[in-house]
Amino acid sequence: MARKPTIADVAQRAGVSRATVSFALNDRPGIAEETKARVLVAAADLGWTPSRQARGLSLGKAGAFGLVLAREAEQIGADPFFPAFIAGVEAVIGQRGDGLMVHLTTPEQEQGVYERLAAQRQVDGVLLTDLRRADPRPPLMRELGLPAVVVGQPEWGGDLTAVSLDDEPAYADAIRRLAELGHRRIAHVEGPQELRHAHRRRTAWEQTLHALGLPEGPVLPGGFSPEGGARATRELLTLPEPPTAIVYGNDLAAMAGLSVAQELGVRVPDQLSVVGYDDAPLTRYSYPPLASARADARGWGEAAARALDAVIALGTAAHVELPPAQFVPRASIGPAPRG
Amino acid sequence: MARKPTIADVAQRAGVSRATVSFALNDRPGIAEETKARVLVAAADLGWTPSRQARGLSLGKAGAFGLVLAREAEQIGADPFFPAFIAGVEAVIGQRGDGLMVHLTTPEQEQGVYERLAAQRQVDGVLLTDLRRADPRPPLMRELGLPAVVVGQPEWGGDLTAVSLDDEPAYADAIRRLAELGHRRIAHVEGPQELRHAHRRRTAWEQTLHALGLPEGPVLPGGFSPEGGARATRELLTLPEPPTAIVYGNDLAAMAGLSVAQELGVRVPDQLSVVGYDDAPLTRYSYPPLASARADARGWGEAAARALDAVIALGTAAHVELPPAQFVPRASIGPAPRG
DNA sequence: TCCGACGTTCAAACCGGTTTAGTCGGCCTC
DNA sequence: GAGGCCGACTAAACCGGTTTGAACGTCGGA
Repeated sequence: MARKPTIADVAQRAGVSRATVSFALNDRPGIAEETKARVLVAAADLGWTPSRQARGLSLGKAGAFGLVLAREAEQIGADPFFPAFIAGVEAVIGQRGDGLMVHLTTPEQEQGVYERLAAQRQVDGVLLTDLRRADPRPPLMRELGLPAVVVGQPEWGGDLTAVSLDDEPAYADAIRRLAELGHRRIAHVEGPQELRHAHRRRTAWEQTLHALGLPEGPVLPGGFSPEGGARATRELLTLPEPPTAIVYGNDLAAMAGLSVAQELGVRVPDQLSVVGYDDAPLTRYSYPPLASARADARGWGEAAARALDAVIALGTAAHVELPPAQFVPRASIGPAPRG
Repeated sequence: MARKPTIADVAQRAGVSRATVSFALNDRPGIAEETKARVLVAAADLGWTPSRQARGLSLGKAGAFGLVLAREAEQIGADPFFPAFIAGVEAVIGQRGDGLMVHLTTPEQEQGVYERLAAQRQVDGVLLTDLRRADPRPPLMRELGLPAVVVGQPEWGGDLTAVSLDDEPAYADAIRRLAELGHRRIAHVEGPQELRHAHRRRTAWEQTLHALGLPEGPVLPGGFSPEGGARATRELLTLPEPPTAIVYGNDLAAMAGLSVAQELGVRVPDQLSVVGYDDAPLTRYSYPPLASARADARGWGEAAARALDAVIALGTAAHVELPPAQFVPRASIGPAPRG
């Protein structure tokens, strides 16, 4: 395996200096067309591509974005958001040869990971997802001088640029639809309220019920997990006056809820309507197919990558607002049972 | 935001040369204890950490592994394997400050991504997953001189080091169990046969049936997707003589199969037994809970990272064999219906 | 004929580390 | 007291790029 060619090899082969090779490659003015062509041919002959390491060192760029996920691997695995989001990011930064550093860690070690990323200049910037209440990361980013973009609502990120996709309308639509179908006892199985989007979904549920003049049904924690969703559902369905509809914080909890209903002999949607969130691949193929809400995670990733580009280049950028999530009605909702 | 400190700042503050700082930091002999302490204090005072870029350039290391996934984002999203696998890799390489570059791409662009990774020396090595029949990647890795480890069986990787976790025993166990329960018409809904592990599962199914002296039931393609699983199940259950048990290539297809069975009024497990593969988080909470097979994806990631370390350091490494996947019986299997 | 401007190219410095090949002073030995 | 050795430290080269400042040849204009 021959040593990888360097810019010096190319320079020698083209009979020019290293500087000229660099200029030719980067389309700088002041290089004769004929010379540039010769350099490019030499580079192609040798199969030379500039080393990202060396280039980064000179330019002061890492050529990578960071994404730190401080969740249980199991939870991430069930979440259709991340792969699509990552694919979107990749579509933007991959074209120019940049990459995405994914770090899966625990909440305790999260801060250390960001500090390392910043101190070692391993990435040019980071994407912040899963924002929590009193999230320490926005101030930390400022302290570390690490460019960052918040994937979520603008008010979550302090003065950081946010790329937001509103999930309230989908929730409101779902609940309005349930109300139209005659439901009056609509429960909510919420995600961890520590997570801002989970909290936001709960708030959307409350506000929509108020706006419709409906009473707030019971709320139980579901933790965005199948375990939590199952437990909460079991509890709700054994209440003296069980709800006729349950809106879950995500699909995972909702799918588990469907199973529990079935186990308890509660027919969906005849006796119970169920709504999830995320439009996971399986929702269309549950029985009955699960009504959910679809967000364009891939587009979100693309927008976030572009916003981070701008933040890195200019120091700041305007918030970006994407089209809101869409309610996707399916057979898991139906008319409220006659009371 | 002050300029980030460099090794020169630390050297000046400690009153030594840059070389001494480097030696002190890397625990090289030939530095007085007192001096080393002074350097470390100075580094701590300034909050200095060596730049990974510069360090990498000198050492000829990138400080990152690459993972290229050439699948649909939607499919990856539903697969519990990757997050756990990535978490395992991270656990090994994160300790020393290295990272994992994840590239989500399409099969067409896959080769280009590897070429770029190699040419630009963005990563020190790559982990190859989802091996296909006649996979072009093992020879490509050799051609590119890119250290690599195959996540799968040794015979899949040519002369590359493989880290394998056998899924055959779990399959064999599942089928044996079904046979014990009296099943004689056991169908298989296979994954894309292009994928070696999908093919391997199908082969395991065949071989086990032979070993037990049972006839091969029908085999239908399920594509590892809920769509495919649903379609195949519908077809199987409407046969003149439908199978009494179906073994799926993965959980996603199996979950969709469960729903179809229900939709068609086929009771599981009374009339039909169902087995999946992967032990996705939802399987425990489907109705009925889905029998599946569990593999230690996290441990697989750890082992793969360690093996890649060895390959990078020594040029080659011995194959690693992990404990096989385990069959996880659950309520979705039961005695064969009386014929 | 001489000068300045211009287009082209290159030598050298730089990015921030690591590493090699010394230098320096002190101690031991003969 | 000279020579040799050793431990502690440093100057300088190196990794592979980019960028600055200057040099060079050519041409047009005075």
